Amino acid sequence: MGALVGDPVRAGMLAVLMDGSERAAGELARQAGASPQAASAHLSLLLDGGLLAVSARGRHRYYRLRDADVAHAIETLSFAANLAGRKTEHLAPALKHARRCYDHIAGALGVAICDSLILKGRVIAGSDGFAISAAGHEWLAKLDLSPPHAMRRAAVRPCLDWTEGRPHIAGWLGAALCERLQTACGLKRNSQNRALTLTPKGRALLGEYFGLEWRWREHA
Amino acid sequence: MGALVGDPVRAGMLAVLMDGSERAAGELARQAGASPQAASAHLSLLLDGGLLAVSARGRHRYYRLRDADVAHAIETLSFAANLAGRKTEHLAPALKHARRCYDHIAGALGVAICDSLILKGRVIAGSDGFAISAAGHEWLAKLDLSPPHAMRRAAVRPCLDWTEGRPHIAGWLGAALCERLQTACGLKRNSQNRALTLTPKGRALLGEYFGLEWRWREHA
DNA sequence: TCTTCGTTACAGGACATCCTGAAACATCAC
DNA sequence: GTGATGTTTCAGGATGTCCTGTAACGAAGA
Repeated sequence: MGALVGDPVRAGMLAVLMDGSERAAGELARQAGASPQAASAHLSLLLDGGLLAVSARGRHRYYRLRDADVAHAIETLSFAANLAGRKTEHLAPALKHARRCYDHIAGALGVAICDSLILKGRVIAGSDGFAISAAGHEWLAKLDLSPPHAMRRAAVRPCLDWTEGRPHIAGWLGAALCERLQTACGLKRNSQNRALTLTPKGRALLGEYFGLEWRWREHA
Repeated sequence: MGALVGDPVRAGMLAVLMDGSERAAGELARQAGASPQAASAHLSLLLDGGLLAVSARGRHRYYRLRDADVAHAIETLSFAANLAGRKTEHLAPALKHARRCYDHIAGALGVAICDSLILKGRVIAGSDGFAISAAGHEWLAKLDLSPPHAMRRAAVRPCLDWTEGRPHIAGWLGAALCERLQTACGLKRNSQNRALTLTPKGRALLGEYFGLEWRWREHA
């Protein structure tokens, strides 16, 4: 298993897919800098390893992370590798600022949102994970974001942010917030990498939703 | 880096050293099931990789994890691999019950102690980690366990338990509690693996210190 | 239908990894 | 000093991984 993610080509593919998108085999090959044949072999390994899922449409085969659990595992793994290994200095600042982690927001922005939700008592941080408080449910209802009654995944879950070293919001809530900010044109996805760009409108929404005065600068 | 821990022999060595002990090269070779020459090569790699430290005494060379940070990274890594990979069914129940994680207590017991400390307000669980509360410092003083004034490592830190999937207590406090329970003969170390055995006296101390009625059974 | 494109499958060779055997070095016991 | 033990180093060979051809398969487009 460690060997699966240890290969640089496969690691690159997984990094690209960590935004929750699905990509064709050829595109993954280009992004990871490998030939189509080599990429196909790597993708087969990842598929057998249970990390990816695939769906064929037309003459393309689109690969994606199998589910949110796999994404969570990879994010945690990155954090652990980060602890023992190198620094994140070389990383694009945009990625450290805000990025997609499967289907929710990660990076400094994701952690800030998480902090706000806990500070305002909308999410309770227990030792066994997170939970949505009564006040939180009220707040969600006002935003027309009440969780569905039957839900397979956890309503809210902490996900260890590997650039910040602190949790951000995952689970249903994380996905819902991320989707809301995107449909409201507050966040724009970068099609090349996992980065998310905050629009002026998004800045206003952060204040409205979370009471955040968002000013980000990279601390050296 | 992923390749370092991916090799089964090296993984075995690291697993043995995760109890914070230091072991001679030959002993590690036996435990990992490798020849002395092969083991020496693996240990060199781990040393170069910054995961191990070594100290020569006599004709032995004793290897140990470099520091608590490395141990923390490996514990988190195990958790991540666990998330994506196989189950822990095959594990010795004693290890799931209580074990050393570098210098503090992990496993079901470690998580239970962590829960108790938070429930009683002695440790505050924030989104940015743990902290010792005023009440906690009072409680520690009564136990004659006040933290030293100048301390390099964090006073208390959550460490993701890879068998329980929830945090246990690490940092200075984790080490102090673990040492206290051992010197009071409440916990006995197994010299073969990382397991910790709870003595009757230890059971009493759990009640005295943490208000825990400790009865453990493996839940299938 | 025929061609083109995306993808996969199967050979081959290059390369790295891992182990074993022999040997050197250091320390301890006698 | 001599021998035994623990550890490392070096050379060799086996094994496995990874990549590049070449070729096959399927779907889309002319």
